[in-house]
Amino acid sequence: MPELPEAETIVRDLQRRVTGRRIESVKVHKADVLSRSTPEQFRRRLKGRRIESVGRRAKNIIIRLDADLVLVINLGMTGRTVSSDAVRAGELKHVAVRFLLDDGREILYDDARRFGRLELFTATQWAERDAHFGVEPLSPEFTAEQLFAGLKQSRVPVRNWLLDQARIAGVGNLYANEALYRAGIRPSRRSNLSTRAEAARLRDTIRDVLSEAIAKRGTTLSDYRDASGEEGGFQPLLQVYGREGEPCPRCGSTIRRTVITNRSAFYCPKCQR
DNA sequence: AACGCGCCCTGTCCGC
DNA sequence: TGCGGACAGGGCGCGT
Repeated sequence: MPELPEAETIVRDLQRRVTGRRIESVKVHKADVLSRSTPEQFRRRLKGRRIESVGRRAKNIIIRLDADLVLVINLGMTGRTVSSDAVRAGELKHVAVRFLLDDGREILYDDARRFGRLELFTATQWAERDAHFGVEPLSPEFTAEQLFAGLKQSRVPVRNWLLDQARIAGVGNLYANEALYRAGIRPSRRSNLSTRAEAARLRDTIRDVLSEAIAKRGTTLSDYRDASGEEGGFQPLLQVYGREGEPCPRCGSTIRRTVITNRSAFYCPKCQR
Protein backbone atom coordinates (compact mmCIF):
# COMPACT_ATOMS: atom_id res chain seq x y z
CA MET A 1 0.00 0.00 0.00
CA PRO A 2 -0.13 2.03 1.85
CA GLU A 3 1.33 -0.22 4.53
CA LEU A 4 0.75 -0.02 8.27
CA PRO A 5 2.17 3.50 8.84
CA GLU A 6 0.17 4.98 5.96
CA ALA A 7 -3.07 3.30 7.07
CA GLU A 8 -2.42 4.44 10.64
CA THR A 9 -1.86 8.03 9.52
CA ILE A 10 -5.12 8.07 7.58
CA VAL A 11 -6.96 6.51 10.52
CA ARG A 12 -5.75 9.19 12.93
CA ASP A 13 -6.86 11.91 10.50
CA LEU A 14 -10.25 10.32 10.02
CA GLN A 15 -10.78 9.88 13.76
CA ARG A 16 -10.45 13.60 14.14
CA ARG A 17 -12.41 14.55 11.03
CA VAL A 18 -15.39 12.21 10.81
CA THR A 19 -16.07 10.46 14.13
CA GLY A 20 -19.69 11.11 15.13
CA ARG A 21 -20.79 12.17 11.64
CA ARG A 22 -23.69 10.51 9.89
CA ILE A 23 -23.51 9.14 6.34
CA GLU A 24 -26.38 10.72 4.42
CA SER A 25 -25.80 8.99 1.12
CA VAL A 26 -23.23 6.98 -0.85
CA LYS A 27 -22.30 7.19 -4.53
CA VAL A 28 -20.49 4.31 -6.19
CA HIS A 29 -18.68 5.29 -9.38
CA LYS A 30 -16.54 2.17 -9.80
CA ALA A 31 -18.36 -0.92 -8.59
CA ASP A 32 -15.32 -3.19 -8.85
CA VAL A 33 -13.80 -1.74 -5.66
CA LEU A 34 -16.71 -3.17 -3.66
CA SER A 35 -16.07 -6.60 -2.22
CA ARG A 36 -19.00 -9.04 -2.08
CA SER A 37 -21.60 -6.35 -2.59
CA THR A 38 -23.56 -4.67 -5.33
CA PRO A 39 -23.59 -0.86 -5.34
CA GLU A 40 -27.29 -1.01 -4.42
CA GLN A 41 -26.72 -3.17 -1.33
CA PHE A 42 -23.72 -1.06 -0.33
CA ARG A 43 -25.63 2.20 -0.57
CA ARG A 44 -28.69 0.88 1.22
CA ARG A 45 -26.79 -0.57 4.18
CA LEU A 46 -24.72 2.59 4.71
CA LYS A 47 -27.39 5.25 4.27
CA GLY A 48 -28.14 6.99 7.57
CA ARG A 49 -25.45 5.20 9.57
CA ARG A 50 -23.46 7.05 12.24
CA ILE A 51 -19.65 6.75 12.38
CA GLU A 52 -18.87 5.51 15.89
CA SER A 53 -15.10 5.03 15.61
CA VAL A 54 -12.21 4.70 13.18
CA GLY A 55 -9.38 2.22 13.74
CA ARG A 56 -6.80 0.08 11.99
CA ARG A 57 -6.07 -3.64 11.68
CA ALA A 58 -3.07 -4.69 9.58
CA LYS A 59 -3.20 -2.36 6.55
CA ASN A 60 -6.97 -1.94 6.79
CA ILE A 61 -8.96 1.11 7.84
CA ILE A 62 -11.79 -0.03 10.12
CA ILE A 63 -14.83 2.26 10.32
CA ARG A 64 -17.34 1.12 12.94
CA LEU A 65 -20.91 2.28 12.44
CA ASP A 66 -24.13 2.01 14.37
CA ALA A 67 -26.53 -0.84 13.52
CA ASP A 68 -23.69 -3.33 14.05
CA LEU A 69 -21.92 -2.46 10.78
CA VAL A 70 -18.19 -2.35 10.05
CA LEU A 71 -16.81 -0.76 6.89
CA VAL A 72 -13.34 -2.06 6.05
CA ILE A 73 -11.14 -0.23 3.54
CA ASN A 74 -8.04 -1.84 2.08
CA LEU A 75 -6.14 0.69 -0.03
CA GLY A 76 -4.42 -1.81 -2.32
CA MET A 77 -1.59 -0.06 -4.14
CA THR A 78 -3.04 3.30 -5.09
CA GLY A 79 -6.09 3.81 -2.89
CA ARG A 80 -6.66 7.14 -1.13
CA THR A 81 -9.26 7.96 1.51
CA VAL A 82 -9.56 11.71 1.91
CA SER A 83 -11.88 14.33 3.28
CA SER A 84 -13.43 16.51 0.58
CA ASP A 85 -12.67 19.75 2.44
CA ALA A 86 -8.95 18.97 2.26
CA VAL A 87 -8.55 18.43 -1.47
CA ARG A 88 -8.67 20.85 -4.36
CA ALA A 89 -11.27 20.24 -7.03
CA GLY A 90 -9.89 18.03 -9.76
CA GLU A 91 -7.02 16.76 -7.64
CA LEU A 92 -8.58 13.31 -7.47
CA LYS A 93 -8.84 11.75 -10.91
CA HIS A 94 -10.12 8.30 -10.00
CA VAL A 95 -12.83 8.70 -7.41
CA ALA A 96 -14.51 5.31 -6.99
CA VAL A 97 -16.84 5.92 -4.03
CA ARG A 98 -18.10 9.07 -2.26
CA PHE A 99 -19.72 9.16 1.17
CA LEU A 100 -21.76 12.32 1.77
CA LEU A 101 -21.75 13.31 5.46
CA ASP A 102 -24.36 15.22 7.44
CA ASP A 103 -22.15 18.31 7.69
CA GLY A 104 -21.88 18.64 3.92
CA ARG A 105 -18.40 17.19 3.59
CA GLU A 106 -17.62 13.95 1.77
CA ILE A 107 -15.23 11.09 2.40
CA LEU A 108 -13.75 10.28 -1.01
CA TYR A 109 -12.28 6.92 -1.96
CA ASP A 110 -9.98 7.37 -4.97
CA ASP A 111 -8.01 4.55 -6.59
CA ALA A 112 -6.20 4.71 -9.94
CA ARG A 113 -5.49 0.97 -10.25
CA ARG A 114 -8.56 -0.17 -8.31
CA PHE A 115 -6.63 -2.85 -6.42
CA GLY A 116 -8.18 -1.52 -3.22
CA ARG A 117 -11.38 -2.97 -1.74
CA LEU A 118 -14.24 -1.70 0.40
CA GLU A 119 -16.23 -4.32 2.27
CA LEU A 120 -19.11 -4.20 4.73
CA PHE A 121 -19.28 -6.64 7.64
CA THR A 122 -21.42 -7.18 10.67
CA ALA A 123 -19.38 -6.91 13.86
CA THR A 124 -19.40 -10.70 14.18
CA GLN A 125 -18.31 -11.25 10.59
CA TRP A 126 -15.49 -8.79 11.01
CA ALA A 127 -14.34 -10.43 14.24
CA GLU A 128 -13.99 -13.69 12.34
CA ARG A 129 -11.99 -12.09 9.56
CA ASP A 130 -9.90 -10.11 12.03
CA ALA A 131 -8.78 -13.36 13.67
CA HIS A 132 -7.05 -14.45 10.47
CA PHE A 133 -4.54 -11.62 10.67
CA GLY A 134 -1.31 -12.13 12.56
CA VAL A 135 0.12 -10.18 15.45
CA GLU A 136 0.17 -6.38 15.32
CA PRO A 137 3.90 -5.55 15.25
CA LEU A 138 3.50 -2.48 17.46
CA SER A 139 1.61 -4.39 20.15
CA PRO A 140 3.26 -5.87 23.26
CA GLU A 141 2.30 -9.34 21.99
CA PHE A 142 4.93 -9.06 19.25
CA THR A 143 7.99 -10.48 21.01
CA ALA A 144 11.45 -11.56 19.89
CA GLU A 145 10.85 -15.10 21.07
CA GLN A 146 7.57 -15.35 19.15
CA LEU A 147 9.23 -14.01 15.99
CA PHE A 148 12.13 -16.44 16.35
CA ALA A 149 9.72 -19.36 16.80
CA GLY A 150 7.77 -18.31 13.71
CA LEU A 151 10.83 -17.88 11.53
CA LYS A 152 12.11 -21.32 12.56
CA GLN A 153 9.05 -22.96 11.03
CA SER A 154 9.55 -21.71 7.48
CA ARG A 155 12.10 -21.99 4.70
CA VAL A 156 10.77 -19.10 2.60
CA PRO A 157 12.98 -16.02 2.13
CA VAL A 158 12.64 -13.89 5.25
CA ARG A 159 11.43 -10.93 3.15
CA ASN A 160 8.47 -13.05 1.97
CA TRP A 161 7.82 -14.28 5.50
CA LEU A 162 7.44 -10.70 6.70
CA LEU A 163 4.89 -9.92 3.95
CA ASP A 164 2.47 -12.65 5.07
CA GLN A 165 -0.38 -10.83 6.82
CA ALA A 166 -1.33 -13.98 8.73
CA ARG A 167 2.09 -13.91 10.41
CA ILE A 168 2.69 -10.21 11.01
CA ALA A 169 -0.08 -7.74 10.25
CA GLY A 170 0.71 -4.60 8.35
CA VAL A 171 4.27 -5.00 7.07
CA GLY A 172 4.64 -4.56 3.30
CA ASN A 173 7.55 -4.69 0.90
CA LEU A 174 8.95 -1.24 1.63
CA TYR A 175 9.15 -1.52 5.42
CA ALA A 176 10.17 -5.20 5.27
CA ASN A 177 13.22 -4.17 3.26
CA GLU A 178 14.05 -1.29 5.58
CA ALA A 179 13.71 -3.42 8.72
CA LEU A 180 15.89 -6.19 7.27
CA TYR A 181 18.56 -3.65 6.35
CA ARG A 182 18.63 -2.26 9.88
CA ALA A 183 18.80 -5.78 11.29
CA GLY A 184 21.65 -6.83 8.97
CA ILE A 185 19.68 -9.69 7.42
CA ARG A 186 19.63 -10.29 3.67
CA PRO A 187 16.06 -10.39 2.27
CA SER A 188 16.73 -13.69 0.46
CA ARG A 189 17.84 -15.53 3.59
CA ARG A 190 15.75 -18.58 4.44
CA SER A 191 13.63 -17.68 7.46
CA ASN A 192 14.67 -20.71 9.49
CA LEU A 193 18.36 -19.81 9.21
CA SER A 194 17.92 -16.71 11.39
CA THR A 195 19.53 -16.87 14.80
CA ARG A 196 17.75 -15.98 18.02
CA ALA A 197 19.85 -12.80 18.23
CA GLU A 198 18.90 -11.83 14.67
CA ALA A 199 15.22 -12.40 15.40
CA ALA A 200 15.52 -10.15 18.44
CA ARG A 201 17.19 -7.43 16.35
CA LEU A 202 14.59 -7.81 13.61
CA ARG A 203 11.74 -7.51 16.07
CA ASP A 204 13.21 -4.22 17.26
CA THR A 205 13.95 -2.83 13.79
CA ILE A 206 10.44 -3.65 12.54
CA ARG A 207 8.96 -1.71 15.44
CA ASP A 208 11.45 1.14 15.04
CA VAL A 209 10.94 1.63 11.32
CA LEU A 210 7.14 1.47 11.59
CA SER A 211 7.09 3.89 14.53
CA GLU A 212 9.41 6.34 12.82
CA ALA A 213 7.36 6.17 9.62
CA ILE A 214 4.16 6.90 11.55
CA ALA A 215 5.88 9.87 13.19
CA LYS A 216 6.67 11.16 9.68
CA ARG A 217 3.12 10.45 8.50
CA GLY A 218 4.10 7.68 6.09
CA THR A 219 6.08 7.30 2.89
CA THR A 220 4.98 8.76 -0.43
CA LEU A 221 6.69 7.12 -3.40
CA SER A 222 4.08 8.34 -5.83
CA ASP A 223 0.41 7.85 -4.97
CA TYR A 224 0.05 7.81 -1.20
CA ARG A 225 -1.71 10.76 0.45
CA ASP A 226 -3.08 11.11 3.97
CA ALA A 227 -6.73 11.94 4.70
CA SER A 228 -5.87 15.63 4.32
CA GLY A 229 -4.38 15.05 0.86
CA GLU A 230 -0.79 15.57 2.06
CA GLU A 231 2.26 13.48 1.17
CA GLY A 232 4.18 11.51 3.78
CA GLY A 233 7.57 12.60 5.08
CA PHE A 234 9.48 9.36 5.56
CA GLN A 235 10.94 9.01 2.05
CA PRO A 236 14.25 10.83 2.81
CA LEU A 237 14.76 8.39 5.67
CA LEU A 238 14.59 5.29 3.47
CA GLN A 239 18.00 3.64 3.60
CA VAL A 240 17.73 0.96 0.92
CA TYR A 241 14.26 0.90 -0.63
CA GLY A 242 14.43 2.38 -4.13
CA ARG A 243 18.14 3.17 -3.69
CA GLU A 244 19.73 0.66 -6.04
CA GLY A 245 23.18 1.88 -7.10
CA GLU A 246 23.49 4.35 -4.24
CA PRO A 247 26.03 3.94 -1.41
CA CYS A 248 25.02 2.11 1.75
CA PRO A 249 24.58 4.74 4.51
CA ARG A 250 26.59 2.55 6.88
CA CYS A 251 29.50 1.17 4.86
CA GLY A 252 29.41 2.84 1.44
CA SER A 253 28.97 -0.38 -0.55
CA THR A 254 26.62 -0.14 -3.51
CA ILE A 255 23.00 -0.98 -2.70
CA ARG A 256 21.66 -3.83 -4.83
CA ARG A 257 18.22 -4.66 -6.13
CA THR A 258 17.16 -8.24 -6.71
CA VAL A 259 13.80 -9.84 -7.47
CA ILE A 260 12.39 -12.37 -5.01
CA THR A 261 9.12 -13.99 -6.10
CA ASN A 262 8.21 -11.16 -8.44
CA ARG A 263 8.89 -8.34 -5.97
CA SER A 264 11.94 -6.11 -5.65
CA ALA A 265 14.24 -6.51 -2.68
CA PHE A 266 16.94 -3.96 -1.83
CA TYR A 267 19.95 -4.67 0.35
CA CYS A 268 23.57 -3.88 1.13
CA PRO A 269 25.70 -6.88 0.11
CA LYS A 270 28.20 -6.17 2.87
CA CYS A 271 25.99 -5.24 5.83
CA GLN A 272 23.35 -7.91 5.18
CA ARG A 273 24.29 -11.59 5.16
C1' DA B 1 -0.57 -27.37 3.59
C1' DA B 2 2.80 -24.29 2.56
C1' DC B 3 4.28 -22.04 -1.13
C1' DG B 4 4.95 -19.86 -5.76
C1' DC B 5 2.70 -17.89 -9.49
C1' DG B 6 -0.40 -15.28 -12.33
C1' DC B 7 -3.58 -11.95 -12.28
C1' DC B 8 -6.44 -7.81 -11.18
C1' DC B 9 -5.61 -2.35 -13.47
C1' DT B 10 -3.56 2.13 -14.59
C1' DG B 11 0.20 5.30 -14.70
C1' DT B 12 4.94 6.46 -15.32
C1' DC B 13 9.44 6.12 -16.79
C1' DC B 14 13.17 4.60 -19.71
C1' DG B 15 15.45 3.05 -23.88
C1' DC B 16 15.22 2.95 -28.72
C1' DT C 1 7.09 12.10 -30.52
C1' DG C 2 5.81 7.45 -30.33
C1' DC C 3 5.99 2.82 -28.79
C1' DG C 4 6.98 -1.29 -26.17
C1' DG C 5 8.52 -3.12 -21.93
C1' DA C 6 9.45 -2.94 -17.12
C1' DC C 7 7.92 -1.63 -12.90
C1' DA C 8 4.96 -0.04 -8.85
C1' DG C 9 3.63 0.19 -1.62
C1' DG C 10 -1.17 -5.51 -2.22
C1' DG C 11 -3.84 -9.53 -1.99
C1' DC C 12 -6.60 -13.36 -3.86
C1' DG C 13 -7.35 -17.78 -6.00
C1' DC C 14 -5.35 -21.51 -7.96
C1' DG C 15 -2.35 -25.54 -8.76
C1' DT C 16 1.32 -28.40 -6.94
